[in-house]
Amino acid sequence: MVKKKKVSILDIAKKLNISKSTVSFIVNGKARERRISEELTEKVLQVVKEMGYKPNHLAQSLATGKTNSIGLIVENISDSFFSNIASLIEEKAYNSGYEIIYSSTNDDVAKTKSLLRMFRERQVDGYIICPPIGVEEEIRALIEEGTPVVLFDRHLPNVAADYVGTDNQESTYAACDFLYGQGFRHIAFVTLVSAQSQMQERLAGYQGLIAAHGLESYLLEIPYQLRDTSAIERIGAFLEAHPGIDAVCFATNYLAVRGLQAMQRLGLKIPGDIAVVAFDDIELFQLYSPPITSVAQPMEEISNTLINILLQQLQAVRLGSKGKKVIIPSRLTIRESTRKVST
Amino acid sequence: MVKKKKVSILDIAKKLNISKSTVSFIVNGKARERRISEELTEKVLQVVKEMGYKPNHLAQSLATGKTNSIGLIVENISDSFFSNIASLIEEKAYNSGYEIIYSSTNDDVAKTKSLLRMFRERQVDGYIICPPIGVEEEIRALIEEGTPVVLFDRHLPNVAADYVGTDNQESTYAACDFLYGQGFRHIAFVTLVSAQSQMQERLAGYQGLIAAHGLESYLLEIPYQLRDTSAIERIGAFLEAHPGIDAVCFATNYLAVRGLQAMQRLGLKIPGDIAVVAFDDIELFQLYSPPITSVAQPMEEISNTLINILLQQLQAVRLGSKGKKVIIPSRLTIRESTRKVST
DNA sequence: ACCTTATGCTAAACCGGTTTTTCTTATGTC
DNA sequence: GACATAAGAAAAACCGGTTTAGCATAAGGT
Repeated sequence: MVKKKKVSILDIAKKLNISKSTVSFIVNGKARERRISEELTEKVLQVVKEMGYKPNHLAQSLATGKTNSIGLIVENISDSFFSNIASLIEEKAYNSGYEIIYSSTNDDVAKTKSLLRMFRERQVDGYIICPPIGVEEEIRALIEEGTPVVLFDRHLPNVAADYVGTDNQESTYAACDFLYGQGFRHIAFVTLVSAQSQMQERLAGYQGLIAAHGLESYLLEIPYQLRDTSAIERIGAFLEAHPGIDAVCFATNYLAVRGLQAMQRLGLKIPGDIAVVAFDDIELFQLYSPPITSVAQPMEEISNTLINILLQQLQAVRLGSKGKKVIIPSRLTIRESTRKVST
Repeated sequence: MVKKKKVSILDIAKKLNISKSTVSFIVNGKARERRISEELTEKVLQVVKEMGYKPNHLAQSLATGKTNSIGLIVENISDSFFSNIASLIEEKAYNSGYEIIYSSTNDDVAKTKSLLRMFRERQVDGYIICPPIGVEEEIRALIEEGTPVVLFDRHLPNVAADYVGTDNQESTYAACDFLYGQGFRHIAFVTLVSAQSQMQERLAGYQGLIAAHGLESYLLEIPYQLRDTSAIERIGAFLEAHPGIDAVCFATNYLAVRGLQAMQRLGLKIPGDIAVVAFDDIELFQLYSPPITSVAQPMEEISNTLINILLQQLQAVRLGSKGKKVIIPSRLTIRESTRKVST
């Protein structure tokens, strides 16, 4: 139970009566480059192995200024979309020698600021951020410092950061247009009260379709705080208040889940009484009865793009990010919930 | 775009023509204790604020040996169970000033060892680990070093680590017993080929019930590698091969999902043709049609217990963990899928 | 024989803090 | 007036590495 003292580079040096710089060079594979003899190199590596020397990462980071860690800031790690992204990013990062430090914002500005501060103090090498509105200053500051940053899911106006996201507006339009094509004419849109870019884009997609065909708009906006608790009642009340609605497009996966529960409670049959489309394809939608048509974001591609852009920035000779926006189109996965039932 | 130089403690000291130790004491609130004059204290804090000085966390960690970070090693962060635990733990940790570095093992021993090595080099202060079999040595080594460690979900034989888990055997027995009580007599158990403690315990729970009532055993064990890909076919074939089965207990949430898909394909009605119980309560089970009875692990309690035990170890004066096992009982959530249908 | 260059390694500064030790000066006590 | 003590702050060692500059010695060129 006694805390064994870890072997340091100095211990190795002393053991062989050489200087620690020599050990450092050898351990870092710079023996040849520094013209250190084969013989000594061998000996040092031998002792390193014997004594089980592992470099102290903190000391290394302090000296080099690189921590080999990436800060991943998501809205909520327990959300299927984010946990999948996290899983994919982690694997990629790990393969490139980076570790992930993650945290959930819950779209809380104060918490996010505090997280950014913590990450900054920890000197993470780069950031992958799903930003709430209100942290523009902080992110701009990071970028100006030359720190690699990529935003995803939503971007921030007036922040020239690299960004990876999906074609929210187009794919929402397409989803609603598909409903239209199936013959539905009273299409509702259930979304969050949110100024976030991705939500605004999705809303614009819906409104675009409404305008294009001169349909009546049925819009329900739910406050973020109520997305779990009372969303079911809200949606239920909304559907009861507008019995004419024959199809609903949900702007997020969790809203769709609440919506399905509301429909169950009201005894509405899908798609007979009402058709359903959801944004984000979660496992539930495939298994639900009936299976739910949804807009599937290509998570693997998004994750790959994110990590690639970040790694590129990390390697780059500080050119500063140019605010490159990469849009990865979503795919509409058509299932039973949008089948037109002959009346 | 020019990398602004961060202000260091030395910058502050120089500015005021004092020593950096004085600054350090003041910044760390030890001014009084170190008998530093009110006057100087004020001045220093003023300059600290003006220059926007933030201590370098790496340097602090190097000097103190504390990194204020916790390594969280789960099987797969994209699994709902683990991502929920992660989310809850992160929040708690954050409130105690700790950050989480996480990683998924995918039950790969080599990867886990490499992760443990990385975390160790990074000097994380403590570990929360869902361990695959095969890392006993490494974990024992951590504990012997005096590093705080808590295992969860499954424990390792011969590793005297603190552990938090659920009553796998009892709750599986209870789930199957509930099926028995509903009148089902041909109860199958679908599990993984796995020597992990939690899987063995669940299996034992099933076998206990079978033995208690002298029932016929229907056991299907699926290799971990096939849990996604071909599990549907496997389960389907199994059910077809044993048409007498009137109820199935699934040992994990994802096996249950595959099982439900298999049943869909075979056109089996739940619970009319076959009853279903699953381990772990995921959102899908509540919304599935019919809703699926499941064994719900109390995630919040598990997370709280985990972080509390770890924080306790972190504060403790190195007594070494005593291999305390905390078992938190699961709750059977009864839903439609296990209703006895009169024949 | 002398200068140059290559070889092989060491010394020392540095990264940015924490913490123990030491020093100076003022004050109080007998 | 001598001496102990306290106040206030500086100095220095340390954490464990990286990296630049430098110093011997040997080999090669003329």
